Amino acid sequence: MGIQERKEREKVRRRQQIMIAAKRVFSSKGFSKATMEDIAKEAELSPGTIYLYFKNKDELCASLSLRIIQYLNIRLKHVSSEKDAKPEEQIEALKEAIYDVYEFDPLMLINMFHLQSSETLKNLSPQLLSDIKELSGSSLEIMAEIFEKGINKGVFINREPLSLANTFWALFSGIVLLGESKRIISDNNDYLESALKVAFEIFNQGIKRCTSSDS
Amino acid sequence: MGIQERKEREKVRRRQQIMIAAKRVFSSKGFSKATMEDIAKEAELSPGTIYLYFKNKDELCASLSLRIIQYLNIRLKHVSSEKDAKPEEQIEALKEAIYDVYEFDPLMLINMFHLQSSETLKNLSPQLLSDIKELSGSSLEIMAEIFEKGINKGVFINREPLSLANTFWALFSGIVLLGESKRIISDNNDYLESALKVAFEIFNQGIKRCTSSDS
Amino acid sequence: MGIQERKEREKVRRRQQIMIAAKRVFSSKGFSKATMEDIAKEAELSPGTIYLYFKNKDELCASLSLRIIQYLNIRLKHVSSEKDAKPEEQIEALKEAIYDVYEFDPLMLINMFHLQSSETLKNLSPQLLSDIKELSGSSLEIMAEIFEKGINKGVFINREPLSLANTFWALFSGIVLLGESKRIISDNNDYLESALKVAFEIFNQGIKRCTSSDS
Amino acid sequence: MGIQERKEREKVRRRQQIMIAAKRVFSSKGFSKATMEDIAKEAELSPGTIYLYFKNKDELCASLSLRIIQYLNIRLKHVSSEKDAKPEEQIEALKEAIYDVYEFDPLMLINMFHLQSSETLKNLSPQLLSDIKELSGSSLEIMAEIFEKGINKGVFINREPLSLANTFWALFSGIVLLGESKRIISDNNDYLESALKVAFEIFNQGIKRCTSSDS
DNA sequence: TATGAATGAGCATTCATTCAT
DNA sequence: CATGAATGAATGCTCATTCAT
Repeated sequence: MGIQERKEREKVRRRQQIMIAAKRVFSSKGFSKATMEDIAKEAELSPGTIYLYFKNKDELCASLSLRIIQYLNIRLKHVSSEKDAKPEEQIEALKEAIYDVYEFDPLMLINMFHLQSSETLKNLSPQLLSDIKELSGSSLEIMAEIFEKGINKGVFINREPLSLANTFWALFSGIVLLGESKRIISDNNDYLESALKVAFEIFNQGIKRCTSSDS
Repeated sequence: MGIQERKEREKVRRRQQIMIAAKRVFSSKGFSKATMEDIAKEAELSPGTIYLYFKNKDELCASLSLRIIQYLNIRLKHVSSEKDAKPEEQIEALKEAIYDVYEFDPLMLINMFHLQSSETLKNLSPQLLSDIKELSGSSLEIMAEIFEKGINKGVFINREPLSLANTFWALFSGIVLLGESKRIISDNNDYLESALKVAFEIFNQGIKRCTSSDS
Repeated sequence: MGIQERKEREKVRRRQQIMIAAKRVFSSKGFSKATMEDIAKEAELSPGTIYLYFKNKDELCASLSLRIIQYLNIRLKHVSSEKDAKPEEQIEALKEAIYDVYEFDPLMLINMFHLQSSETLKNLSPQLLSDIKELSGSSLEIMAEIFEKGINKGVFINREPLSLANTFWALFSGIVLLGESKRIISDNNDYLESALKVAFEIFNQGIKRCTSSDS
Repeated sequence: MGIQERKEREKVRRRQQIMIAAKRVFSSKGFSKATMEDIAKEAELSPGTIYLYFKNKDELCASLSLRIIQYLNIRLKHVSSEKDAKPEEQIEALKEAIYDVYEFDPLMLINMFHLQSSETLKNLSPQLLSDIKELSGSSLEIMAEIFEKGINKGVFINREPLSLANTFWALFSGIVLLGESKRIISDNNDYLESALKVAFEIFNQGIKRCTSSDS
């Protein structure tokens, strides 16, 4: 039993070792220019070994995405569980959580983007694919719950909570996306933080129930 | 001179013919799965001919991005030139313009994303690269001007106009990005339109100067 | 028209050039040890070029088989067309024809054997597969016709002609098969000719309608 | 000594266990598509263990061939030892013996065929190679003896006995070979039995000393 | 200019084999 | 003896790019 367990743990450690290496290589070379050999070298393993832990390159990439979404999900659940917090405070916590996720891996969105090609999706194991679907859905739902609370308390405008969650998430994604492109095209590295701040202020303002005179 | 000119025009026409074909192929297969032969066939040309008009595959892709930004720029300039319009009307026109751009090529953002890989950027000619930088900057500035007008007239909140423009653009990009992923992961095809509507409503609300009691 | 034709001819020539090279390489290394690069080198072409003319390695191999069967078919048709010949003479011609085929390519049977793996068959284009089926069937039928004539004239025993054809063909195949193995395992190189002679004598004797005692 | 012996016996058992598993896997997947891991799984062993009993994959395959030939040899010796039987009866017993061998493992000939590649042969241990040579030779000799008896008794035609044996064996091999290919190419599964029957009738007829007319 | 056949470097993936445990 | 994780060389195949015509 103890041996079984140790082996299982060792296996998980290896997967992580590979994923960390892959993250580094994808970050520096981009997904398509990164070769499995690059990743193997970075992980100080042989190419064959990677295939013991991941079905193929696409699945390795998707596993990275999944890991990010898992992390996001955990953070969101934590935010949602703080029942006593005021809606405004929860939104604030939400922002912080998402920002942490971004810092945990700025390539998150780029990786998630590689799921776009239906050819890529076909290569994924059904298990992995459904995990990704489920967790993505779950994350949005948790965000929606937070907004719902605010609506019920009369703090936020009366809108479909899921729509607010979508907008919130899209705004964040968009800022990060734009940040990436500014970083590369315009060599502008410190755009992100201030842009996020402004964006979220506008969002906050936009969902707040103005206590008088507004359409 | 006349001959020179005719030749030049012919050359431009060919470039467009190729770019249209490339757009179609990239749309249906994704950038990395699309081959130069696919594009050549779609353009009813031979692969070699494409290289007479584009240095390489990356440059062809970047040219597509450039084309989109050019189109966006033209539309934005047009909106900006309507000096008599009220700020709210101009924002509305802005939304329509951007939405048109999106409809002109939904893959725009995805294509622009392919500029992320620094390896890809190295392959671009300096000319093309600086064109892209300049036009992107110009587009944001035009949007900023529109917001500035609204601020000056006391209709919008008092914020750095470029920040508002960034947020506006990011929100739009994020919604489209999210839409792509929903379309693929969740088989949800009609998310986009309603999501955009809600998102822009929130944005509108967020930048509007509430006439009384709120921060 | 002339250009089209010349190109078509050039294409056929290339295919042959590759098939000849492949035959040589398969002969000396065996199918599975032979690499596409080996074949490319032998053909003085690059690996990529081979794939312009053959879908994959399996299809290249199968094309070799098809070529043999085509040659066999032509020879058999020729034998069958000699309407005036006596049955015994036709059998004799048959033997010669088959022997020529063998000399044309001793690996024939070995190649045909590679069609055994159903995985291999799945890789073949339907066209190629049906060609092989059809020609194989046709060859046996032609042989059957020849035997039928002999039966009708009362020279051969009264047996289902297709069975005689099968036996004739199997006997030949078996001898060649055995010859190959003797050549390799026993370093016995001159087995084949005499073995074929004896085998066919026995066959002849076996199908002849004995009218009286003979040695 | 007793322990030594037990160990030896255990070793032999293991070899057989592996060979049985290998036979199954080769049968269902073909030699080249079958992996050592497939075989290990089928044998409920680990890949490494197989290498304790067989030098490499080629040698494992060759051992299978050897095993078939051994089985054939035993059956042939048994037939040959029935000194009192008439030649015709012995031929009949011969046919049955060979047919049993075929049923014991239809892939026999296909396996034996894999010895064709000289590259494969180079990988075999000299011991194994000479075993195969010797047993093959011995089998043919035993068959030859049986035919010799028939010739001496004036029942069979006066021919080099080894040639008759070769022809007999080749006919059998050819029919099986043809059967395999029909099974695969033409989806014709019940060809074999009737084809063997006809073939052997013709052979019988062919080697019999005709004393007078018959059908 | 246009062609498209040819190229050949490049890569994902496999699998026989080894060896530390 | 047995294991099975790790290896890494080997290979089929792709496709951006070139160049003789």
